Amino acid sequence: MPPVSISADSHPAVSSPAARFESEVILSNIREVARLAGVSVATVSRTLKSPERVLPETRDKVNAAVEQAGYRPNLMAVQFRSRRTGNLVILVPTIANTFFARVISGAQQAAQTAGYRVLLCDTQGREDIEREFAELVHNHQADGVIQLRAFDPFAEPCHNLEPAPIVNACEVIQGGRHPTISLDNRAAAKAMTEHLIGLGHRRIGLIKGPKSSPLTRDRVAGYQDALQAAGITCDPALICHGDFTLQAGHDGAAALLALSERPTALFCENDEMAIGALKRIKEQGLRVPEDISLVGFDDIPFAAYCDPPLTTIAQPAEVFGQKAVEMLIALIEKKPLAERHVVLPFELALRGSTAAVKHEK
Amino acid sequence: MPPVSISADSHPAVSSPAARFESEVILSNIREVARLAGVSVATVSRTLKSPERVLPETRDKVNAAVEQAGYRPNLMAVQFRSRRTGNLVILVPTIANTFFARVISGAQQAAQTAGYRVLLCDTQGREDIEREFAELVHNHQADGVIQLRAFDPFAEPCHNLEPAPIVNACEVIQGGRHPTISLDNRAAAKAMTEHLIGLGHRRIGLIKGPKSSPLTRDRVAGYQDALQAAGITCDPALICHGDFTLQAGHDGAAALLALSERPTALFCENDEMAIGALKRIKEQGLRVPEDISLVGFDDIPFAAYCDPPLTTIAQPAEVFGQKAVEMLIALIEKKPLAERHVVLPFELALRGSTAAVKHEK
DNA sequence: GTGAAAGCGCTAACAA
DNA sequence: TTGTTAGCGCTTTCAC
Repeated sequence: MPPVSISADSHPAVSSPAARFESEVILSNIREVARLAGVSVATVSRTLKSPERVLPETRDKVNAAVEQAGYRPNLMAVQFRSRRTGNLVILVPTIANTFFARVISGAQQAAQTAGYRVLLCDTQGREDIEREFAELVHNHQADGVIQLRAFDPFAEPCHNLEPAPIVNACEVIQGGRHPTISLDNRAAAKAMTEHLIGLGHRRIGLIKGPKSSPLTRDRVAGYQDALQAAGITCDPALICHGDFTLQAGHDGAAALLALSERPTALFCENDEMAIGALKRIKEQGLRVPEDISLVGFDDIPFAAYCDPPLTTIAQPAEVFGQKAVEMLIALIEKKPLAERHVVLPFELALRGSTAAVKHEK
Repeated sequence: MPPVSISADSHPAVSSPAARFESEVILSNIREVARLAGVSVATVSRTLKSPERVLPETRDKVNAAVEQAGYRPNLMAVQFRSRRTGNLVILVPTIANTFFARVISGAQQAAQTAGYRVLLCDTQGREDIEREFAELVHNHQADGVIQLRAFDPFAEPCHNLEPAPIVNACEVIQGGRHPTISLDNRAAAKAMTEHLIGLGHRRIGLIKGPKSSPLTRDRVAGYQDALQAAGITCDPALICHGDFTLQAGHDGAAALLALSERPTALFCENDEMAIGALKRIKEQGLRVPEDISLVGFDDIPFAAYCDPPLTTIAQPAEVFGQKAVEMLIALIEKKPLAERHVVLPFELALRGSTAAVKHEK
């Protein structure tokens, strides 16, 4: 029995078995096109994939039929058959972060150029959600994963599953098994702290990120490196925790400004917290930079629009995304990786929020 | 010939035909699990999909086999077969926008609850990219589309393609054919303008969004409504164009402040532009709100952290995303829609950037 | 250069 | 309750 008999009316597939048994209407498929063009399905497939292997006349016939049928290849079938989705998963701790937005933009660009698509997943930094989305690879919904946080969603080895292509960018796992793209956070924090020390600051407050973040660990280390190199004892009271939000910066500043021996400069581990801190400083009736210098990290667009404009550390955010995609695609396509651990350059963006320390008393 | 002969060693599928002919290793499939459990593939499928239709003992055997094989259903095959991807495409003009970030977050939440996934697409507001991503639906890569901009990516009717489920949120198409979730932008702008008029302002500058945006059209209309109701003639010189960026706000403010008859209040159609304008106002040595009142739109997190805190219009951003997803899923699953056009409430967030007009001279 | 046919992994009739 | 079987739409040998 021939499996499918396609009628010749204007709405061919509507009355096909598929349409009868499945809820959705199949409006045209490769068989329909083949019939219209008077060729085999194989020829249609070839015309679409490698036209050079088909006679020009045949090609024209097929293309006309494609047009006539309004044919769109069912990518679900294509991918199923060819075991390749063209999807890249990006795990973002939070989309509501201007820095990540730039990273994603760079990734999107690179993916599009390479013929891949980006599936963005806002994981809220939750490991369960990260694992779930990373599963998309094992489920054959995506070809690889880019993780922007220091957590390996494939940490628990799924015994006999093929290792999934994954690249770790921005906040990277220490000594991890996966390729990374990172900033030398330690050097950057050191450079910024040196800038403050150079302005005469000795009591420099630090508002950190969450304890668990290696990115924070590195930045703290850089801060301490600089202090040590300048012979300044690190006062633990000057360091407080935050979570990269505006509110955290506000709260952190409140705590540091309440110290009996107030810091003369404040280093926030990201710009959001610096902007939060700025508000608190002003609420206290203090001026930036006259009374207290303030610096951030990331150089988000708002940084330059603060009052005063925020001195911060500029990262090539888009490049993170771009590099991550390029490396991931190499991994997927099993091409050699030039480097497994890329370190991107930073730049101090010196603006108006820092000044020489005021001689008190 | 039996199509597949699975060997019994510890790495069964590695030596299967699939592994030999395709580049990727199939580590286990439903057939392998069925073999391991001593049941048919149908029983495995049932155990996974509707366990209640399988005997508990059988179920246990199958589950054990699933475990043993480290089996993950190939969702590509599942979706291909069942003609449903569980993916929702969200077209975002730009991810680097704090307002959209909140919308997306709400959408993500709702999608996850309903068992759908979100594919985020940063379209940069480009129609070609929007069309391309919207095509994912016709390609069977996604079940539906949420568009956050006033452009119909399916505008050109693809003759015999089934109409794709699409919901239009945030910036909606006038008289469009698709379900919408929007704010009453006109009423919101009117309310804000009335607030300014109530403070005694008569010359109120307006920094608009791009000409093409209906959202802008509505907000301008609301602004004019309020002026008219108060008997104030609308001076076209007080209206200038922007594109929702910090820079645009800065430039717009520069233009308006250079007028011989300077406005006493500035209404920016989003907070980013208001923050840009704020910077320009201060650069000019003017004070907000003493010399000039300033208001924005959206209530992004940074708004409350400005100096002074920005008076703005709060939108329930997350609800846009949530509602859009709920409506889209109803569309996809062909359930009835309670309303085709949802209008969400706004709220004036009155902060420190507005004050009664100063009596000049 | 083209066609016939096998089959990707899974689901869902239908039969037993 | 379970098994058998026919495909989903497409790609890809392998003949011709």
